[in-house]
Amino acid sequence: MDAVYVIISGTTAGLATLTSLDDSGVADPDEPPQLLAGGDLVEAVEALELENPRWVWADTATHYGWLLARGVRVDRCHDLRLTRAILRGSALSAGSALAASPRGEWDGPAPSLGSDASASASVDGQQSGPVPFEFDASVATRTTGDPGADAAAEQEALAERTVAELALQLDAIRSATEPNRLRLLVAAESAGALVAAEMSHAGLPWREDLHDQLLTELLGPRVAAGQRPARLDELAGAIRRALDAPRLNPDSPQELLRALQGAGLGVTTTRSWELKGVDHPVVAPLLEYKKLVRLLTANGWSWMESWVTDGRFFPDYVPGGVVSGRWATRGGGALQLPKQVRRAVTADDGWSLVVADAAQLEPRILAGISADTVMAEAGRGTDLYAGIVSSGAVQTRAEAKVAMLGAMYGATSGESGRLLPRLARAFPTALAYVENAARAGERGEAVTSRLGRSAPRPGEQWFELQAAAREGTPDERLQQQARREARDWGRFTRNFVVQASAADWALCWLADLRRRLAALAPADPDVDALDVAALHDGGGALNDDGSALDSGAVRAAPDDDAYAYGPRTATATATPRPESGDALPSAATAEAAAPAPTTASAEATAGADGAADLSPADRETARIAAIEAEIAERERRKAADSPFKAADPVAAMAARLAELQSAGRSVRPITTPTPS
DNA sequence: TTATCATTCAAACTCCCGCT
DNA sequence: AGCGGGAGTTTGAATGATAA
Repeated sequence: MDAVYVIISGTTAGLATLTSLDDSGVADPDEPPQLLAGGDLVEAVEALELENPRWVWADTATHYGWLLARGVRVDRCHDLRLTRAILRGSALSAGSALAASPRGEWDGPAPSLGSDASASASVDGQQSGPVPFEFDASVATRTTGDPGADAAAEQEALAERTVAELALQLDAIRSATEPNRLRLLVAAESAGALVAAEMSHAGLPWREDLHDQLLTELLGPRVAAGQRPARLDELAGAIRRALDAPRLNPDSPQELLRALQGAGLGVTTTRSWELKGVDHPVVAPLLEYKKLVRLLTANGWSWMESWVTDGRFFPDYVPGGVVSGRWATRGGGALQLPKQVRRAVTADDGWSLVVADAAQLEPRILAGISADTVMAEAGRGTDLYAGIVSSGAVQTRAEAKVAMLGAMYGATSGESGRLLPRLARAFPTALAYVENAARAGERGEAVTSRLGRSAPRPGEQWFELQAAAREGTPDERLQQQARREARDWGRFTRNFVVQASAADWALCWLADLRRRLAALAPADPDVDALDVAALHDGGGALNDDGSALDSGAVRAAPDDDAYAYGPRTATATATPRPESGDALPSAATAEAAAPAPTTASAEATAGADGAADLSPADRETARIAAIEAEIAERERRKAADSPFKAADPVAAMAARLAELQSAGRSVRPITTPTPS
């Protein structure tokens, strides 16, 4: 029985109505809704979860956050807000009643916990437990004006509205032109929301001591807020001397620009790239000053104080925060941790962080959605750009990359504009696809991702401007503006089809990874959590030493401290329930286990054993063979240590886990602070 | 191309006071 | 009461940096 349960938050923290529905969203008359609170609610959810229902709620972050804080994990959900946003915008469900309905309580982002409350909630709320069901409080006060009045009736009304909303959404999916695509997208989006909540809950391991050490090395010892650390003070002095401006405040762009011009430098901005082209003693200290100020203000001690608690960084992920379906973050800048400070991200003892870099995701997605088989063939190896070079379209890998990005971003000028025609000759199908998307955007039409997420349409003013231009307004300036805005929108839609489809893929990947990690639940009761950091696409993943991981479908750093890269998101934590799984899947373990010693090394050993019987020349040959074998063996080990290169992160993780356990290493669960 | 973030700086606004 | 400062606060744009 594929039951769908609706959980509706109540007017006070932890109060909810559970309504049982069938798979088409119809309430079961024999099972009346239950109003539950606190521990009863937790127990009921746990009991129902055994039937693997799909939980339906207004907002995953609040509802699931509350459950996670109480140690409850669920497998599936339907996030009403995220789903509504997709369905309202999608061209595939444009004819639905939902698309035509007025904006209401389910539209827009979840009412955040209030700007001040959300700030504190994301800092301490994450680990201090109760995340109140704020959403309902706001609904209650809005609808009755009196939160205390007749809470039960209020609950019931809310439950009915929620059931009605689900019905509206299911109908929009059923009646869509491509219901299966939308169904998958909606499920993936909701699964992504679960992942985000789990990641926000678990946090990313963060070594505060390493971070502090790094800051002290670069900036000098910590000083009070508002003070310049020693190193910055030195540099500021050097800048003032070089410009002969003793009272200059280098933090003020205006003052700085005046001082630079006063010293005879012909610069028009204080941007780094412009300064780099100038030969003057001030340039070196100024560039270093800017770099360090950036570090101090963006990821310095005050950042650490507000975002890192008890060795964990708790970013606030916002699924669906970007129109293309990518996630955003609220505060903490989790999407752009500078390479400098990444070494503070270090796995807890006994744990591994795994890097999975979906290299060159977007061009590969483009090959897929446009069904450009020639381009797909070029991407058959690990490096799509190298494949493009060998296809003969361009000379170097760098050119391939620039040209490819230009095709997806709509570049017309510069290097990539110059290379574009060659790319278009080599891969006409793919290029025509993005070109069509751009043309549609210029006409103000909707474009849609592979699974059905549509780009927003331009505003009314845009259409008015275009209409005016079409009717031949004599105003030349207006004509130009219309053309420019049309091109801008076309560039947006050109990029959207690729980026949003990549986000579709990433969500599906995340959902699959989450599920398979859950199925990995080890028999060892000490192990009930696996930590996976999953981040962005594209090159430049991070390595222990800060070096970028280059191409290669998926790979891992060779030691315990690796990181995982996936879609444009951040840290995923799957927390399988100990009782839900058996021992590690043996097939997966076998698949990822280190292969038997190579024949090369076996032969080398044999050769060394028999060396005494050989002539000096043969001995020399054997010695060289042995050295070669040793190199081969070393490389093989290296490859074996990067099991994810092999293709299956989950299997590799299972193997790694088994290895750690058999070696008697303590494999302890992630300690997420428990609610009081 | 998408995003985020901190900082500076000027404009806009609020509030109070003294003067007419 | 009404008006015009001036001080203080708020807001929003610009700037320049980061990530992919």
